[in-house]
Amino acid sequence: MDVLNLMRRHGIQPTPQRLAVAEHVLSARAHLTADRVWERVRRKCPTVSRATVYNTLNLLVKKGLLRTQILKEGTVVFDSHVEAHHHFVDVQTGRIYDIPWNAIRVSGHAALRGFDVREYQVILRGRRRAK
Amino acid sequence: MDVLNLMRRHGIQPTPQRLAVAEHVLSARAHLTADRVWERVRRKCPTVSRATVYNTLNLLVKKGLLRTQILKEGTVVFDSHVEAHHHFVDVQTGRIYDIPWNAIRVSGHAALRGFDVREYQVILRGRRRAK
DNA sequence: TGGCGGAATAGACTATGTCTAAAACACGAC
DNA sequence: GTCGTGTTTTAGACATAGTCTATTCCGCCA
Repeated sequence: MDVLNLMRRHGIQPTPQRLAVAEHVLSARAHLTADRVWERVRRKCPTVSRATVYNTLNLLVKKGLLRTQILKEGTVVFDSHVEAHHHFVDVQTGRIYDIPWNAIRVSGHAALRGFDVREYQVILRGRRRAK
Repeated sequence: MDVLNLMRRHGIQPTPQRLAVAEHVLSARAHLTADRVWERVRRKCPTVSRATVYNTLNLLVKKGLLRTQILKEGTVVFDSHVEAHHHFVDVQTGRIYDIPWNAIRVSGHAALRGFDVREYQVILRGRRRAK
């Protein structure tokens, strides 16, 4: 995937630091926290500052390349899967799994009086099974 | 409601501090953060320490009188409504509303291969209407 | 070469939450 | 009553997440 062009097409001025962050976070299949991204990007590019990582992640969110999800205590995680979907959280490991939108059906949300629902998702918690 | 007996029945040694915390958080219809509880309890009982409020809230959770919910960035909120239900978050005000379990139906979660789902809820985001 | 504007940097700052060591307290044995 | 043991409370240190600010850096254009 050509992250450089992806960035340009979304109106993001590419810089080496931004590219390093974007490449890491967009290719990660896990749901990373900002500091975890910083940790990893620094391995390739040890001079990158924490502020730049935070700024870049927030920029990627604003430009629609990334979404934030509130699934863990105390921290936001970044999800490169930007289309609507659900989440499963393993209560032991903390690991987060994407659940395809069509795997679960929700009904009744449209009939709620007094609430203008713009988006929703199901959050499931439990244990991942061997298979 | 007799919070004192409620605590005793749940195996919590009552103390003045614990009682003050429990009375506040159990009667609140809003979803409070720990520091918000501290703030309020201190108005009645100015010597209570932050650690005690945190300890008490965690104890109430452990004993099943309270639940934590992960709905806002950066902080946990405490919910005195311990039975299963869903949540609506107003994206402007940040206010959280409980949605009764029966108002929304979810299907398909039992058929997920490889996931042992212990609990789930729907999180809705949007705007509360005047109504 | 000089200047301009955006980006990156270090570090300060705030907030949430946990932990630790010491003091306070409750309660039973004597 | 006094002592000793347990548990609770307390203040403050610590850890982590996240934002902000002031300065430096860098690319680009005249």
